[in-house]
Amino acid sequence: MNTEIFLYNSLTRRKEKFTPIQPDRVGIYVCGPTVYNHSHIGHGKSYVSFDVIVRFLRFVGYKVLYVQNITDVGHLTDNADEGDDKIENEAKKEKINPMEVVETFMRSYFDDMDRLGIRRPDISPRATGHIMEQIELAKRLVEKGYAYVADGNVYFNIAKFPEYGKLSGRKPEDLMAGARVDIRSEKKNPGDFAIWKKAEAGHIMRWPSPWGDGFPGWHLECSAMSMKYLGDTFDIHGGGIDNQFPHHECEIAQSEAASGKSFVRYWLHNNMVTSNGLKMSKSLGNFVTLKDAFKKHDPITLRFFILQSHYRSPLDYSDQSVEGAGKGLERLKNVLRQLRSIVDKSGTEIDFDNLPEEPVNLRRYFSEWLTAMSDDFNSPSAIAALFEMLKDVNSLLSSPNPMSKETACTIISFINKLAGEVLGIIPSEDQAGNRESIEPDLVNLLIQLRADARRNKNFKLADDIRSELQKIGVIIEDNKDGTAYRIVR
RNA sequence: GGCGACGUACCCAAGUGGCUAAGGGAGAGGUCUGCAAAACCUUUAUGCGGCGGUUCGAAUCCGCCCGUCGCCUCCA
Repeated sequence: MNTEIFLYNSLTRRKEKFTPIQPDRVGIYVCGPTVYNHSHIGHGKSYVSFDVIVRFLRFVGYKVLYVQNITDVGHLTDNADEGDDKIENEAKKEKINPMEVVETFMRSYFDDMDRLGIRRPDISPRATGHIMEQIELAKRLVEKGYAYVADGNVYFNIAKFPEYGKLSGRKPEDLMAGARVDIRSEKKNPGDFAIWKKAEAGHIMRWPSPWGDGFPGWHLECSAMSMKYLGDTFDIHGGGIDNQFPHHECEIAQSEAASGKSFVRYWLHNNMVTSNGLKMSKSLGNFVTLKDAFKKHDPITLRFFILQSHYRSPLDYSDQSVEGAGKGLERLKNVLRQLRSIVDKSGTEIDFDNLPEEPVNLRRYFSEWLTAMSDDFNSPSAIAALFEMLKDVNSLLSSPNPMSKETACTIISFINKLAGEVLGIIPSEDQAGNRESIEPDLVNLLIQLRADARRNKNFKLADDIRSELQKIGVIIEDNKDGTAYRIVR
């Protein structure tokens, strides 16, 4: 597909035309979770956003390699390279091995992401699986004079890297002027950050290194693993805006100092999920886990809710807002269901370069959708284009002229592709049907009985059947072609 | 204190110089219906936090003010 994509690059603070290093390939790295706890809605927003970005890049024809790490060591509880390792901390609390903590919450993470309809990254490298690469990187930085050893710790010397601060727009002097108090006197500059940490006695997660037993600093893994799988310079690096500083700034410093090359061409940062206007975060304790949210809301509805705002805008989470989104999404599902009742087969190929303008102007709506998505992945605007199309389709469906099977089929494919395959906001075909179940037959039997009752003007019985079915989540609707049902829950 | 972002209808939310300010939810009226539901039609911001300025023209650019948030310390 011939389309130009523009994206907002945090590094230049402007929208830029996207030009990958290789014409048809895109390498993208997104900072993954630290797996010491269940994921919350903020994680959901971040990974849904990047999932859609990757899906869209693939849709327009790029071969994408998507790498997203799992942090399972080195992430400390406190500021300025102090405090305990978060994983180890949790392990001690539960009296289990740190790797059990990792395994538990990594599975939990993938399970939540699967439910949100997020396609798994192509590579999910773990920090503990790349200790060698991290030590090699640290060694190179020491050899080149960018890092120094102090009491078994290795620190990056930010004074040796004049570009430190270029991503976040900060100067080391400003940082020092802040309230931050540095207690590590062994650092040459207060802003120096740990690449490798010495393991004190009693520290469980430890690996031998040229500087003694220790473990990698948090920032190091992303540099080591992204460059290993995507090369010294790659196209896109994504993550939460809260990681822009210091995490991503440190990644740039380490990577560029080591390789002597430019690290990342486009930096993408998603904004935060707030709750009552305040950032949802583990440390504030005001977060809603995805597992809890799923008890109230359908995961795909949550995904739709997330995509109804732009990835760079903050999103305030409330049950009321998600429910509103859910009703909107129902409209999309209703249309699909009606179309499917016209034809039972679907999934025909559709030529996006040659779309019909009649009876529904798919050419125009696709153009609007594509323009929105190409403009810094503007999913809310793209969704608006789809809803405008729905209005036309519904108009046609409620008009006396029936829609041809061919038209219905084309529209189904259109929706499946744009709303399903790219945005991921409608359940896939196999989830929607093909279920080995007697449930449809049973419901249809009840609908038949109710039809008989209605014919005999026994509306009491007919209404009872309808309301009892509703109680167990089956909604009955009488249309002019008969009675349809849908399942809500 | 430093850096950055945002403030659009009852709610959510696009739009960043120029036709009538997208879309969703909610509300109101109507059509259809045994009644519902769904759907359709009509409708709800001479207005985009406030005040100035630039311009033929601004929600959109500039300045000031008010308010909210993020980062500067772990967080997607």
